[in-house]
Amino acid sequence: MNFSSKTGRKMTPADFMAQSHEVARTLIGALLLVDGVGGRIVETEAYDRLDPASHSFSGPTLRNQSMFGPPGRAYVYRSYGIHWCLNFVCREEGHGAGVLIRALEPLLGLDVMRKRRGLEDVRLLCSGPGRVGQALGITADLNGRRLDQPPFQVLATAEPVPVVKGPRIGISKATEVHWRFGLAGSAFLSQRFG
DNA sequence: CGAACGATTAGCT
DNA sequence: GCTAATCGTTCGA
Repeated sequence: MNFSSKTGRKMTPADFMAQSHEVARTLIGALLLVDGVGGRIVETEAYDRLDPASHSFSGPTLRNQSMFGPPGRAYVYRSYGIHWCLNFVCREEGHGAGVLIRALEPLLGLDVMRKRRGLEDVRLLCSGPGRVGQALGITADLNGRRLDQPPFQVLATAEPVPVVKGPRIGISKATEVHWRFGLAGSAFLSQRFG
């Protein structure tokens, strides 16, 4: 296998026991695979229990219950009735914090992702949270699943990478909170950073 | 029970 | 840049 970035050790639940914005920054450059398909994480956003823009802000509900479960697991939700979006649950159990995976640099399983997405352009395979969900085959049955067990693989970056940050995308509340993180200069971001 | 609203995307002007 | 698509969740009456 030819990774274009160096891959580090497997991430465990302990890696997710931290503030969501710290985890979101740490995840930039990590490798994310689902059944061997995926790539390097180049864009994330953090959401927190005390954050009006977060699904967890108003407390546990049927939809967000995995956000209040153990860290190091997936929180999957349906967006706009159309898209599946993937989050990594973090901080301590019961807190309701998570990190939205917004974009990947596609590295493995390109043909699978092209078929699922119905297009060729690598730049459009995983450049957006809904696109990531479609390309990786994310569905509700991955909700609450551990990130350190199949079908997930999450490997931390071996070396530090340059990270940029800015306001989160597509929200109407807490727009002043700069909890969107990206790999500096990446061609695979969903949008440019201001 | 009805209505409004999304942590979005694709397609068209 | 603008808007339709599409449906589960949330909130007010």
